Amino acid sequence: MLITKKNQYALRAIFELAKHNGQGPRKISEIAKAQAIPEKFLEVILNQLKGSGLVESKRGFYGGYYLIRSPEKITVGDIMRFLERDVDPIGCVALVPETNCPFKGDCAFFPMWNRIKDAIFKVYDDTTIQELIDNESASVNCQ
Amino acid sequence: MLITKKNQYALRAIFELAKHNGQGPRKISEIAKAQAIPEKFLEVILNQLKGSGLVESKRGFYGGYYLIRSPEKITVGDIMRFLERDVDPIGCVALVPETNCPFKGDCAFFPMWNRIKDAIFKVYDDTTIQELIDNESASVNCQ
DNA sequence: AACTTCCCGACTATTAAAGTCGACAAACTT
DNA sequence: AAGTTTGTCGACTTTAATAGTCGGGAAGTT
Repeated sequence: MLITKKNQYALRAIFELAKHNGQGPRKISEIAKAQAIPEKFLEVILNQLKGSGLVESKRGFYGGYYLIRSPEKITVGDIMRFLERDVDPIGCVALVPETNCPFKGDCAFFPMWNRIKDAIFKVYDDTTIQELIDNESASVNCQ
Repeated sequence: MLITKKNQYALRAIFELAKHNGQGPRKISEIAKAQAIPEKFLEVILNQLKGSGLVESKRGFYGGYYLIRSPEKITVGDIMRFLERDVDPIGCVALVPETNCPFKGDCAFFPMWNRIKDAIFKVYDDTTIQELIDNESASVNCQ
């Protein structure tokens, strides 16, 4: 029961871009350092995120990644929904990875998994990247 | 982003016991067959569940497992919380498995993960095993 | 005593996630 | 134009957790 590191990294990467929004492209290496993400892995992730319509990139000396939508208009839900494409198509609800469920059409748990999914996405959809920035060090925290 | 099979099996096992509550012990092999769970694996799971105070077992010919709390008083939350002991102690919120998080005390995402966790457990705690039984074939379902 | 069922520790298998490598392509600098 | 910087891309390796198995033993039942 978890959020994958990849998804966490993706969120953090966009968060980092948002913090420096409007200051021109930000290099993978900078993002990686700032957000404690393995650089080569981040490369893969950011590249994938280009498909989401949230970020764009530029090569060369002054190259890097930048947002193409403003942080107030990007929700965590936008990002998670995009990433889930990898995981989703299979399971009942995308939360429960059941390839060929033996209970098709008569699963007592299905409605609950759906409610869980909805509850999660309600939070995701209600959280913008800008909010995360605004509340950053106003938070009580990990351990 | 998922619910482990083990947890799903645990839920189904208790669900199955609940369906036959009051009819004496139910054998591992019966539960396994009814709920499409690998028998040997189920052995491990049920044995572990004895620690939860929800089930008890009996050996010998008329042996098997049975509930020691009535299905209306068992919530999905009770079960999930118990199982999570394996996973939890480490991560920030038990949802996010971060052993030694580089953002301790200053994690912009922490409050959101907490809200997610709360949202999930609100559903879990609000769902009793008896309800699952009652709504069983009243449900629209998987694929 | 014979049989059935749970018990339990150790073991193996499988899979997804996590992370890496190296050659290449675009953009800028001088 | 040459050289440097940075993103691109596909294939690959590693890791760790989950999933599942085995076989002998212990407790009941008849």
